[in-house]
Amino acid sequence: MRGQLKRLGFGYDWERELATCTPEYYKWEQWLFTRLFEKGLVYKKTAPVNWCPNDMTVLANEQVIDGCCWRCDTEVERKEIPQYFMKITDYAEELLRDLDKMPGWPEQVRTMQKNGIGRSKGCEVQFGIEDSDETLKVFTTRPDTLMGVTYVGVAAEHALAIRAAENNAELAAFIDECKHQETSEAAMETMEKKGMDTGLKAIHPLTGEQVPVYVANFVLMGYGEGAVMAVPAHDQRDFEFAQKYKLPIKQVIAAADGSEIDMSQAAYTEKGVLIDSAEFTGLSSKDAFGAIAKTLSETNKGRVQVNYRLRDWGVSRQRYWGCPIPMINCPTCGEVPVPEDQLPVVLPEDIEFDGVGSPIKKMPEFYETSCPKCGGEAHRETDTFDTFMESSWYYARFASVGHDDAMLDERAKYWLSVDQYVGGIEHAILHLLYSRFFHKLMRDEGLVDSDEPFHNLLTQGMVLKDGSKMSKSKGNTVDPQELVEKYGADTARLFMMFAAPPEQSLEWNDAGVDGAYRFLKRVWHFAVDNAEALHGGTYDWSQAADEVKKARREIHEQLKQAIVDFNKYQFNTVVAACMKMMNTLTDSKLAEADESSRNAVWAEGFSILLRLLSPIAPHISFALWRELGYGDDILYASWPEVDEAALVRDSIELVIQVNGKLRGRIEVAANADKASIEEAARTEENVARFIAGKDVVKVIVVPGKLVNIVVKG
RNA sequence: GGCGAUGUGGUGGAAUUGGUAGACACGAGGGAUUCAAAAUCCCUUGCCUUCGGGCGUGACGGUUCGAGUCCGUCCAUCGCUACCA
Repeated sequence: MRGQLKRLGFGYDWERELATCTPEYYKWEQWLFTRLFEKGLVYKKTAPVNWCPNDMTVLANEQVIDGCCWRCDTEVERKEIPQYFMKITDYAEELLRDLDKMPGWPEQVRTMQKNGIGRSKGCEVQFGIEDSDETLKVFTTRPDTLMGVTYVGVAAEHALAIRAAENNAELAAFIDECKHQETSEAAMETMEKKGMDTGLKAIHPLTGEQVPVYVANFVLMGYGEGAVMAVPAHDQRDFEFAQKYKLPIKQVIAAADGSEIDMSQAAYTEKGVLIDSAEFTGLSSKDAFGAIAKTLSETNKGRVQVNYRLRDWGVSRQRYWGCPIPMINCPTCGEVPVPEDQLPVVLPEDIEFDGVGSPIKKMPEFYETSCPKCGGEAHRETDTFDTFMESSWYYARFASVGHDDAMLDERAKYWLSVDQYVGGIEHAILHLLYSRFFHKLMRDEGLVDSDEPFHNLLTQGMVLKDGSKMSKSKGNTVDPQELVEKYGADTARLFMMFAAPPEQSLEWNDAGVDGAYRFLKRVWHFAVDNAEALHGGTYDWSQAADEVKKARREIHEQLKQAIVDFNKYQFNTVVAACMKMMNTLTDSKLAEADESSRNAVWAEGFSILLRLLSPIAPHISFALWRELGYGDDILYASWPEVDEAALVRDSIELVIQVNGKLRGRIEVAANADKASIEEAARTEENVARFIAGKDVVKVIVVPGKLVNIVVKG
């Protein structure tokens, strides 16, 4: 791998190489984790995982196929187990706000992050429970529809549901069924929406009316309060649920413009004007939000609340390979972080696999320990960290590599933020959000002094093979080694840069590599065949022949475009510009032009070409640059500059349209006035034919581009 | 289901701002060179055509003198969706 990267000519600083699976690296994320635990930014709670009862193992979402285990096809269960969470939600507001201060990130990624964080302003509303002192809290973004509530839904794991099921076998069975659902968001959203009446009655906080409490499989324990108020008239999911279970639908919002609403087929989810809502009737949705929130607040039945779609980051993995979570579970003291002087907790690698679960869970010599607080017998945590933990801060460690005394040293403050980060678009939300979170955590530890990790972001498209993303697990990867061996590194690089702009995904296909190879051969042969002529020197261009002036103009036009494209990281068109330059330089008319001016434009053009090409095909550019005596090392050559004087034209070609359709072309002086351009356009032979006998309504002249003659009749 | 993207010749793709659609290549066809081949060089190459021109950027509408580009609706494909890394 290292050899291959070197051979491709990448200029990495290998002294900074690090491996995130070494204890020297992961020690510091263990250290940070224990610090965060002490700050209250880490906590433990139960959360669901996909469990295969046959393999006795936890499955990743992608290992669950149609609700069954990928290996043994057993139906997967949802299991609640205790896991560690990091309070990313404490930073949700900042993570959202700072997105507006990141112009170096693609709009697309910022939008995805905004949606991922999913800030929503709403109300927490408390319902009473009939014949009970308990209250049921729900979160809603539409308190204006509160008067339209006809039932409430609770998650299967909700305390009320579990209690109600104690004396209700049917309900217990339904809750059990909910436990067999997959945990992925996609599965949750596409499954059939089901529910069951608990028999409990909730008391509406404003009217005091009783509404039924349903257990619903689509209500998530982990979001909001694990309960929802249902307004079938104004929420599509509630509407479908109400129709299915014959629950009442009560309209409380009318269209603001007074138009009729047909509610036989679908809910009316727009905002509007309240109707049939007691003292709130007649208010707009917006005003009702405030009014209802105020009433709830005054009666202690609710308050305005901001909620996020973003959930706290569950970092526990029941897998072997990974960084051990540096915690000790003590029967007396509870969760206790491993003291700093005992870090790192090293993952034992002399283990035996029996294929069932993580081996360290069966290794007393690993998990048996004493509590750092009370000294009593205790067990080490045997879960490992989510691997996103490692990838969330490696960029910072590059700046402090080799420093053994701390996670980061002063060098990190000097180098960060990263000027240019490059990563696949598939990481647009998770990896980039976690890295941003980590950066802020490290900042609050005083380790870095910037707010964001990556100043500029380029999101690469994916290279696909056989229509899907290349991945080691799918085995559809392509090794560039073959190309390098057959054609050399420069051809491989040029070909890959030429294939497509980097943001775009691309189906891998090496047809076309011959073209890249041919081009570099042409460059090489041109230099070798014309070595004497390419030495150049200064030249008075005003004396040059027309062919030479034209060639020079083209070269500088191509250079101008190439610089624009380079700045956009659009390397495919930079390569195209280089190819065009080569075509200009080898044009047969130019070859026959006066030798001294021709040699001058050859030398100037070729030196520009080599410098443009050097980041893409460094080896050939380096060799030819030195061979032709342009300088010692092309890496230290100045970047080529456009000579505006070379771009000046005496005459320009204009396109003539009639009613927007191309009908002719005219050559006019570059400084021609509008009237003479119009006259020339009208008299052009083909154009005249198309406007003959018609009324000219309008003539549009776009300077330097075209003339459009609008005719009628 | 939600969110984000993408859709242009046989193929990869190009088209700063709404202004000549198909740059630059690949492939294909024809020619030159060669005993022959490889390599190289030259020409042609969106579709249709009565050779005037007509059509054409996923589909259907709209705005505009002018739309690949802006707006609306729809279709298809890809990515992410919190335990793949």
